Amino acid sequence: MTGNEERLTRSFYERDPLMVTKELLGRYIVRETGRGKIVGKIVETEAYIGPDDKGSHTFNNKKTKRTRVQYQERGLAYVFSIYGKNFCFCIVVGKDHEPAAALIRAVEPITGIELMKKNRTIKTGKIKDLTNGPSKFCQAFNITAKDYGIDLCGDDSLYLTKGEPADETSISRSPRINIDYAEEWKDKKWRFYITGNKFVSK
DNA sequence: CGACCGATCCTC
DNA sequence: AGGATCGGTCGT
Repeated sequence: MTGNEERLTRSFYERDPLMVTKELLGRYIVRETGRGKIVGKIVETEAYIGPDDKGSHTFNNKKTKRTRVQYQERGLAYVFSIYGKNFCFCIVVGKDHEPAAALIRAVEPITGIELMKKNRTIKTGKIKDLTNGPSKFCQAFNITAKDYGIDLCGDDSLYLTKGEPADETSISRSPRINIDYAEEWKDKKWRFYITGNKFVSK
């Protein structure tokens, strides 16, 4: 495996949410399984920043069973279900205990491609389709509700490493996807991706 | 307790 | 372009 294998520490996540979300690009996310290791390079992220952001689940400091982890320690996993069968994976980020999350929208498969194929329901031969969307990535890495709230700085089965941080010059940004309800907040360019990387979602 | 709906995926 | 699908959320 290429890339720096040191873990990202909690202090990495305890900073400005937009900065952290951008600097997640190029980092590696690792899932240890009984059958081996699954590794992906993060190539697309989005920032959701309560309490002002109408696109965020924590808009207006909304506290529910689902969002409670966003008010806890930085570096925890915020996993939620969407459209019945699908999950999305975020990392709790930001200063103090202000609610904010960085959504992982796509990764580039690095290690364990056969395991990813096995985990995905769709059996396409194309590597590109394994992880190029937030819920496709969760499927490939077997991330489900059971992973809600786990500490990515301390857990042995799911964590992030320093990897190959993306150059500032290779990063693009755009409005976030599928938040038409967010009114004036939907146009904020809080989606970050590695320019030209073919594993970015469509 | 019931109604609504989504940080999406997949097939048509 | 449209259907699937179900837990979280909220109003009653």
